[in-house]
Amino acid sequence: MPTRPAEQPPARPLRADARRNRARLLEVAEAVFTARGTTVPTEEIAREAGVGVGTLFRHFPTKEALLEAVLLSRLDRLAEEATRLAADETPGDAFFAFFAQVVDHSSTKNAFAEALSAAGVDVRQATSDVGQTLRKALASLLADAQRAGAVRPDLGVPELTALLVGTHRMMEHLGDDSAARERTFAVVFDGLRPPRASGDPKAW
Amino acid sequence: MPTRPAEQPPARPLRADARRNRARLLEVAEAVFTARGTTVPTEEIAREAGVGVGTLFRHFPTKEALLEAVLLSRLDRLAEEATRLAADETPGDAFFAFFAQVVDHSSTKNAFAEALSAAGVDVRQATSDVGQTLRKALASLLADAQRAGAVRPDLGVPELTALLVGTHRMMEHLGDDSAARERTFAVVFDGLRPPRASGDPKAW
DNA sequence: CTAGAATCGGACTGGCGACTCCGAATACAA
DNA sequence: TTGTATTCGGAGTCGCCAGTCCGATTCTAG
Repeated sequence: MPTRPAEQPPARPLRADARRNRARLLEVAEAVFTARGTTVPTEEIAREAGVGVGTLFRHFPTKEALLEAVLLSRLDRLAEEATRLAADETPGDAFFAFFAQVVDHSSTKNAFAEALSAAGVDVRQATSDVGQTLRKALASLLADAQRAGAVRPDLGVPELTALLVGTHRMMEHLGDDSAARERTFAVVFDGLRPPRASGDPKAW
Repeated sequence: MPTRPAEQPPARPLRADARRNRARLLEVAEAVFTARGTTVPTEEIAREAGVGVGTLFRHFPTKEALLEAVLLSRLDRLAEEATRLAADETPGDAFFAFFAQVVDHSSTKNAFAEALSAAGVDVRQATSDVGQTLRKALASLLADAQRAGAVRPDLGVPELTALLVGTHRMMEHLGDDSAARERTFAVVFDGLRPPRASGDPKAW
């Protein structure tokens, strides 16, 4: 029926100021949400970005949409990082470096996921594009590390994700006590290593 | 100046219906918050408890106060459980059983802590009475398990708390996939055991 | 430079939810 | 049973915040 399937971004290339504003909004939103939680009034973000609420809502028709956009951009960066590490490091090092980095990222990726799903968004769906990429990157990071004997072989991506999220939360909980953070980290890392049993006495 | 320090519960023993209502509210609140998150309108809880909002707000002058009360009652039960296990089981078993139980408790203790601190409550303060008790129970559970060689010796109560909270979140994240839950659990549990090094080949 | 399309800004609206208030209902002491 | 202190109930208030609307402003094609 419709001449156009009704979902095509008409390829109209967004005016210069608009593009700028959109970018700025995303940037500011991430900072503000991270620093003060996802409950900050939308208006705050607009103000902080030097923009009217109207503008914000034109770019992101819903607070939820904004949240989602921020989340996606983060996941995107994570996927990149995973890929980069996989290329530059030893499988084991890459894996643990990535793990440490994700978990340290001093903030609230969790709160985002929560806010989203609380708002009734199907995160798995929303995440699917970028999420797919991330999941692939994670899968290969994990598989390589397992093949190299650095990580116990019985784990899959779902477990890894859970471990990332949960460990992240542990760090949040511990705040600044870096000694405690390290000890807690050690628990998880040690648990991630393959159980000593079969003979394969690597560096790990 | 004041004849009475202004903070004494005047020991007036609360009318029977009032006591009943209060209890019912706490019970219902825990169930509802757990099932549907801490954002449910206060009125919902009143209705579910078969009570007017007015009543609810007399007993708990603030939504936050209600949340806090629920949280405290939970912590209280946890402390009891810890003590019970410590008495009935082997140090190692007690520790791991407690850990598993806290973490499994299919719900949202986290969300509570979050909601509270988001609301600007000093959780450590609010928690201090019951929290003190809990912390003591945890401390002895942990110390015993460590003394028995079941748990690595470099952990303290803060680390343990973080591990509990974080692992809890992992389970939340994994939902119903019990196989994945177990594998993830295994990571943490293995990490909690003392690193194989010095000779002390116990059952653990 | 100019027309006119695209974008901006922020006052305004609507709805929701925490909390109040007070007449009605209830418990309990005497 | 009755008087009264206590508690209940829920309609109503108030503030907050997501999202709308449209005149003013800015961009850009020609």
